[in-house]
Amino acid sequence: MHAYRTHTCAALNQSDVGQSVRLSGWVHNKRDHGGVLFVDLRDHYGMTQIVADSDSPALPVLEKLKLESVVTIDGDVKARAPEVVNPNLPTGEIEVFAREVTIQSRAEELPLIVNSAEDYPEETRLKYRFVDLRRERVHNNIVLRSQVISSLRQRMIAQGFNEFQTPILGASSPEGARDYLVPSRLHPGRFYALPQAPQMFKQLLMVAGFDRYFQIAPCFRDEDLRADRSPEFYQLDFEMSFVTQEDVFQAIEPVLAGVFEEFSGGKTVTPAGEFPRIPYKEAMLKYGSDKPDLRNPIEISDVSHHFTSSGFGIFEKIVGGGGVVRAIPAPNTAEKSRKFFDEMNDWSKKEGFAGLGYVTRKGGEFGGPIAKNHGPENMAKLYEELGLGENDGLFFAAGKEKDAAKLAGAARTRTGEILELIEENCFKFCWIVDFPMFEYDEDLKKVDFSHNPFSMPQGEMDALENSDPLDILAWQYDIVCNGYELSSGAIRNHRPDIMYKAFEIAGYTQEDVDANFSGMIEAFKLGAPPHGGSAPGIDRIVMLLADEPNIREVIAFPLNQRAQDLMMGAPSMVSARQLRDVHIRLSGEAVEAQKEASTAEKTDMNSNAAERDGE
RNA sequence: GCGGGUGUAGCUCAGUUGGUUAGAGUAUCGGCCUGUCACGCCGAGGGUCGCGGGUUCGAGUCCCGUCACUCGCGCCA
Repeated sequence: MHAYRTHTCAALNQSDVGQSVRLSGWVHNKRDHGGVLFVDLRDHYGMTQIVADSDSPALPVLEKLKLESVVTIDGDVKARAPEVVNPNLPTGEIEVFAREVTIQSRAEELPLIVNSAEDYPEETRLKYRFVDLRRERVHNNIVLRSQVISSLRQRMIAQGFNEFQTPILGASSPEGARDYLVPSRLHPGRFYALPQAPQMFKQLLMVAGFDRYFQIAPCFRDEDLRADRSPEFYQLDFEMSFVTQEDVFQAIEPVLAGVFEEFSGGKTVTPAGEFPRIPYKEAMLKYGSDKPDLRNPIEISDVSHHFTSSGFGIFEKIVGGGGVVRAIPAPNTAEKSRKFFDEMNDWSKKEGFAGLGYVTRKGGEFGGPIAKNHGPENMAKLYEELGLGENDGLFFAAGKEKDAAKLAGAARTRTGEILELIEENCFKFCWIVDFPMFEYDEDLKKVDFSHNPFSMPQGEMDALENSDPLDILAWQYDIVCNGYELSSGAIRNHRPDIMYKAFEIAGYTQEDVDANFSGMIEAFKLGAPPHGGSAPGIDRIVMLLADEPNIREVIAFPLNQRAQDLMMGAPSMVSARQLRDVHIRLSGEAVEAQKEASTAEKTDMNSNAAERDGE
């Protein structure tokens, strides 16, 4: 007989009755009736009820054992009487009568309870993540993640993509996010940077002639966190040679749609080949965002032209000064109180916006200060143009175009949520395309790249030479699903002459480009195929499929919101010797911070030890 | 860096207008219990009310500061 088990805890059923078996697992729960004891024995696969009565030598042992201890049970499979069958358990028709028990590992008192759905503070969960990961929901999330990654791999390989690894210790490059740096021991004063993405390497793989590359690529960005943003994350990074934007779309849509259909649990998914393509400019107008949630039916309209002359002076002034007015419908809000509209305005101010105007409409009757000043006839005209009904309210976001669009977008989301208009049980994909190549940087008072400097401008050299830079679009595209940016990609600029020209427009000389991107420029001078790709974020994909609001719920060992590993204690202090090795001397400020942290930690550890010792 | 929320027993939470010894559930420990599956019943231990100031006869409660966690803004091509 195997040392630990003949079956897993999900394996036994009616057909095994009468067998002698050996099971191993965690003591998930106990129900002690004095003369008879029930133990739910749990492993990765499932749960089996163990029974011991006064005839069994296992009874006194199991009685004393704390939950989450690990045991091996020798026993006999018995059919449960019909009235005590548990229909909620796959093994619910049987139970194992324990003849013997071996304690493999004795658990002490637990910081969190595995057999409960109760929510624990994230701090506790992360500190004891190995316990937290035993809990059903997170355990399932991590398994789902594994399955999603496996499916993505298979789908990419089936399409002729080859998986390659790229370096983790790379060179820092000036643009983009803040790098995580690794000091070099062999080269005093020099640093490696962890990849923000294997961008350059995948392009170089195309130059090297590999044609179709992908990788489940770890990426690192030293920026502040969000619910959907971790400093280390994974992308399905891919790149293809001799392709147009259309080819990239056709390659990745079936992969994403396929994976979502496979794991969505019955939710509908935008079919491959039918992802809507929304130009950036249209997205900013209609949704006030470059990552619109298409489950929300509300669409924003520009109504500036209605207010060029209006009794409502504020809007007239804004439009006269080059600003815009955007309208966000609030359908069927005739029954909503004034409080609803006022609270939206309060909310917008709290969010740091200028404020949200509104018009109410009840049975065709307009209400609110804007309607009063603008006049009912003018309002009716506006409503007709927007196709709004007799009981639809309307919010207004006014100001500089960028600010108004952003406010309108936030208001659209909030209105959709409050009015419960967000369609459930679906994944709605879209492409955002035609991103502008350049934008005017108000702070630096100059034209700069608006996205990725290595994207090919639409119209290529001709556009760069003959168009207003701010009108030039890029072959740059995002995939968005339910309001989350899943992926960013581009057809790359593989032509050194066009590259130099693009950088020139953004105010960089040829020397600047050579100094910072020499590797890639050199490569492009030695025979480079046209190429492009993208990189869907795996954590976000799993987060959506697991229906979790937070990326940490689908990462086995996530960093917390301040980028710390509460379990292992990263980032940690290192010895003076280690610092010497890598030629690093700490600033006075850093030493001071260390001292403070050190004192705090010692106190903390002492108190923990005292608790354990029962003081 | 800025703003919001939270912080009371190991854990989840309650705690009235500022007023006696800060409560409940759960976990832990002890006792009882032969069909439970969130088993049940009886009992016990367990508190720096995040921390530091202040106001007050009196602060978990009010004020100021600070820390931690979290959500958002900035940031993230």
